[in-house]
Amino acid sequence: MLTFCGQDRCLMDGNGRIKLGQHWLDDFAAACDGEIVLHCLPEGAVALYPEAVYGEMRRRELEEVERAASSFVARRSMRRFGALAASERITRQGRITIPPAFREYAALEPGSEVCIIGVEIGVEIWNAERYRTEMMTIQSHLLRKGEEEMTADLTPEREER
Amino acid sequence: MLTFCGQDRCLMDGNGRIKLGQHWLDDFAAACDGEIVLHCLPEGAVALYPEAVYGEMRRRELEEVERAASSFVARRSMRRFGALAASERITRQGRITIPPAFREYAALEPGSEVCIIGVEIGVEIWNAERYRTEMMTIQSHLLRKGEEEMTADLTPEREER
DNA sequence: GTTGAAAATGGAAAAAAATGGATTATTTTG
DNA sequence: CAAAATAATCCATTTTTTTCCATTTTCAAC
Repeated sequence: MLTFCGQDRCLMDGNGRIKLGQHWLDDFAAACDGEIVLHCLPEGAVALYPEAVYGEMRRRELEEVERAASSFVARRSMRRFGALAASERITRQGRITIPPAFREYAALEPGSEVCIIGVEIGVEIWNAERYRTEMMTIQSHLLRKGEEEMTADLTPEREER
Repeated sequence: MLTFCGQDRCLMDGNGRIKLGQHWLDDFAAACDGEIVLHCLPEGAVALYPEAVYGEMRRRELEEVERAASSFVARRSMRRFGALAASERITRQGRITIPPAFREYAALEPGSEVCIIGVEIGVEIWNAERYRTEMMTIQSHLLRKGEEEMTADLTPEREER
């Protein structure tokens, strides 16, 4: 059985809360007992990861920063991850509250329709319009890649110099 | 559970005091029992670190300075950290007072709105407008990185030389 | 040293916001 | 078409935030 796959649409209520569908709840219950991390992605959406998943991501990132470390870079990395991540718990009735700053970041208006997108390791909450654009970006990128693949198949392989 | 993560907005009162939200208070209580160090960052904000965290940062910085030591560099490092750091204690009702000189440094007007930003090892107090600019800097840097990643994905892999 | 003014501090009350639950409406399924 | 399940709205309660006030402390002048 696939976990964290599929997509939903639902309304964010007047207080910035989202009710997750039953299958998401099951996935989160299995993965982390409801302890999740909200994280704002550069793409302009809010990701919901099981705590352990986020911890692993963050660990890798930290290694990278240390390699490149100057104090400005290090502070900015911590600032971004600190400011744009938060622990939360799914409530007994399957709701999570998106903090006001995160709502603003991801253009999630209370009362508006949002997309809940499974991303295999968690879910993402998208502004509906932004999500449409994102999917078009992915699609056209793939098509372009396909074209290049076909071209490469025509061109005989040779040593690069 | 993540510590020192998330962000808040609140008003600095007429006497230059800030009320920290409950989750920050819990984090500080766990880390240092309320004994904190205020420190002005080059970015133009005031950081609040648990005493031990600041001590460790300072120790590392000093080692670095000594390795490169000329007396000018060493004196200036000590001058900067001496002048721009101060011990304080969170009051029983969860408030801290920002000293006037630090307020001026970070453009924190009494009566104005400030941002409280989690940075994983402590929090930072920002002038709201400055924070917006800082986050835009970080965001556009990341977006540029993303674009380059996507371009690289299109270009067929080849040996680097 | 004493008195007065100003500022800082601590606390409490009022206002606002967030939370949890329950009811109502809608959709889905048999 | 009916029943069940799901989703959305509403409301009461609790918590948090903000404002205000009283007390203490500090500094300065007499």
